[in-house]
Amino acid sequence: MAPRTAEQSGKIREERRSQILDAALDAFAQKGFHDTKVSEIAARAGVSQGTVYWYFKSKEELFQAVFKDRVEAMFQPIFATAFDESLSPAGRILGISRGMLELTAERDEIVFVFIQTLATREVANLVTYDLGRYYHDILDVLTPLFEAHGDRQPLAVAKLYAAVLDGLMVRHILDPAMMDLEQDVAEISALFHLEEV
Amino acid sequence: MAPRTAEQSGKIREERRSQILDAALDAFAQKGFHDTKVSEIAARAGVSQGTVYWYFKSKEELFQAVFKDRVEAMFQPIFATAFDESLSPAGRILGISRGMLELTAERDEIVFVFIQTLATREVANLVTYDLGRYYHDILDVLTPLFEAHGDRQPLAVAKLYAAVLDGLMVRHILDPAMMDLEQDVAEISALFHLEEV
Amino acid sequence: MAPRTAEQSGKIREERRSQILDAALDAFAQKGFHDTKVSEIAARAGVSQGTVYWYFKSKEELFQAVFKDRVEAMFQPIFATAFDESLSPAGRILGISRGMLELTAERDEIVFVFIQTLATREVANLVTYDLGRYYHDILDVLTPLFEAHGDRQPLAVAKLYAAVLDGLMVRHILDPAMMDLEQDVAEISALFHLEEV
Amino acid sequence: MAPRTAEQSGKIREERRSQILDAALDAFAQKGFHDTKVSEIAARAGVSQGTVYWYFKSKEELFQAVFKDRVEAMFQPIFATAFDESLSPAGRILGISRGMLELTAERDEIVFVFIQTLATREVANLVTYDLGRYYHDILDVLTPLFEAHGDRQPLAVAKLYAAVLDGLMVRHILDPAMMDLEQDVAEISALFHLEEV
DNA sequence: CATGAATGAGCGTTCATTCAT
DNA sequence: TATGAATGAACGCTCATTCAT
Repeated sequence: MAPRTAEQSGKIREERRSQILDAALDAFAQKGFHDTKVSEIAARAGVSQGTVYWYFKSKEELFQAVFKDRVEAMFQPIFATAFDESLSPAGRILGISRGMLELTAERDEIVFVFIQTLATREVANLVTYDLGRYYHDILDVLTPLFEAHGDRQPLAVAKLYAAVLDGLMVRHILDPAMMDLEQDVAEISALFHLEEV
Repeated sequence: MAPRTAEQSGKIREERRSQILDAALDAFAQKGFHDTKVSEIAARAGVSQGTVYWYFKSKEELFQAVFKDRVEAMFQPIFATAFDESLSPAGRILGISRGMLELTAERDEIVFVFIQTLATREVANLVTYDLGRYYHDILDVLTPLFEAHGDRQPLAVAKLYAAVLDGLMVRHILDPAMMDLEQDVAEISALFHLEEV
Repeated sequence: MAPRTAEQSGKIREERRSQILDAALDAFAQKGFHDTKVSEIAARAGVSQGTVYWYFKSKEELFQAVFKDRVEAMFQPIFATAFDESLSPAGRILGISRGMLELTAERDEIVFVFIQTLATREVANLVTYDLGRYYHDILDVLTPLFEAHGDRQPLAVAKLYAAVLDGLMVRHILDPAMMDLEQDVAEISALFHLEEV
Repeated sequence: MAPRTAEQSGKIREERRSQILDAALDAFAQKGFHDTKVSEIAARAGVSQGTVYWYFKSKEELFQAVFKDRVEAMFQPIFATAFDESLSPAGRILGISRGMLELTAERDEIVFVFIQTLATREVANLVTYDLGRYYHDILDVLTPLFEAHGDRQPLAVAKLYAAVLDGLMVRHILDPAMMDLEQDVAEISALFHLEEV
């Protein structure tokens, strides 16, 4: 057989990497960073331990990659809502809520990895940094929207709004039964005066 | 010489235990459960490793004890505010916010241990259970207060109110500079229509 | 009350010591030297750990004391049979068998401590020495008896005789059901031509 | 380079395993189960501690493997004598004695590991079970031979015969000088009337 | 590229022994 | 005498990481 072309091999590389990331996301979400063994991730991904290290320099780097390539990626489209010009400011703000809660309901691994990150202060400093950035980003996005929506203290309100979302996400980890997507969105809408007229 | 009396020995026991719990709370809060070595806790407490094990069966049990004896104890007085008859319902509700945010500002170890607990799903099941209970307790306390305060959907509002507090606490971990106690309380007051007339 | 007389206090001392030895014998026999904790022995004896060390310098010394004061004591009367002038040589030889097998059946702890001793080569050197002495003693006792009984090679026969007893004792540890005191004695009697005419 | 073939890797596995078992047999025989450190076994085998655990789940499992793969294997050929059709029943019976005593003389580690096993009642249950099985096996082998040889009570005689062997083996541990292979076999032969005509 | 055997630093835990009372 | 709290050396075991193939 002819040797693989660079393109093919790049593709395979990408697939392997992806397999490992998926396995890692699941594993980290289920048991947390420290209680997940690299060997477990390898087994889940159907590769050897050595292979994991071929694609990622260390367990920590793998965790960071999970955060960057999987967790952040899931938030992207939600943030995008904020710039959807077909919606009113209120619609955009609510869209973010809906997106976050949907994500939480459907892929609570993501939330759990989030918590993991909060919980590993020193180990995953880089990620923690990213996390901090996320918290500021969301405010940067929300504040102008609340301003456009007519709020007097847009930053302060944005802060509370973001806090509500975080709080609901955390709560869902502890008691998934507690979430009722539509009702929760409606309540948020009422609390922040976002009802469509 | 005669052996110590039961009373003396009970007192010493209590003191040692307390030393160790304090040391453990600090250590866990600073580095998280897994990155804290039992030997570190012992050193901080000024006792030998063996002594830690004389008072606690395992590192995990020690963690649980920290949660029960320290973390929960800090929340007690805050919850008590809810039953302070000298206050209006709104005053009681706001009292809880103020208490939570003060605690967060002054003793963020407590919050961090909270997060730790969330992050150790499988390992510390007992604590996770207690955590779930905490989340229900706070709703049980808030709901009647919002009802008395005149809210139509007291449970739903309580849920959001609790979420805001959790969200703010988590956020404080990531960026302590972001909290402004008085302003935050004022904003919460406004959002939930709790201003004193 | 008047202070204890020296005699009284000596008596108490002796009783405590005896309690501890009994507890130790049981414990060592049940779990072996290494798997028995000093704290367990203390608990069984109803005293504190410190007290065990008041009476015995170390765990090892305690084990040796068990051997000397309990195990050897049980063999004494059996050996005495060898000098019972009311019996024929054959009767004396058989008496030793009967004594050994009875002891094995009734107090297999003794045998087990024996085995323990064999198994702890380096730890309990002194005891091992005693054990070796026991093996020579029994030959010293048996050989003249077999000689008196008319055997040509009394030492060699004594060696096999002693081996049979040891073998049966060991076997009893593994399968107590296998021993049938009367039948076993009868068989030994036949094999070594010790039947009374 | 390509990874090792399954065959190569299987071979290496077998060799390493064997190295470790050999080292463990020596170590356990010299110092007993509890006084042997895993690190010692590793050092003797010329591998790291981790490697020991790559091949055996625990120290205890390693001990059991020593028993199964080394101790039992040494007894195999001795038992085989019992089925050597070129020999008379008496010859076969004596062959077992000779085999056992030779083994004892040449490889007293084996006997010592045996004793070790007897001494670890609760810890190594599986091995203890095997040991019990061994005791029954040897009777199953000996009884028909004594029957063929003309004994009236073949089971009872077999029991004593086995006991003699065990006793001599144990005795050898305590005083190796006491064994004289040829003479001992001759004495056994005489006692059990096994002399070749 | 990929494997999985090998490594060894590191940690939780135990327990004989000591010691203040 | 007796207690039981305190000690700390020691050990089994884990697991991230490396490396020969």
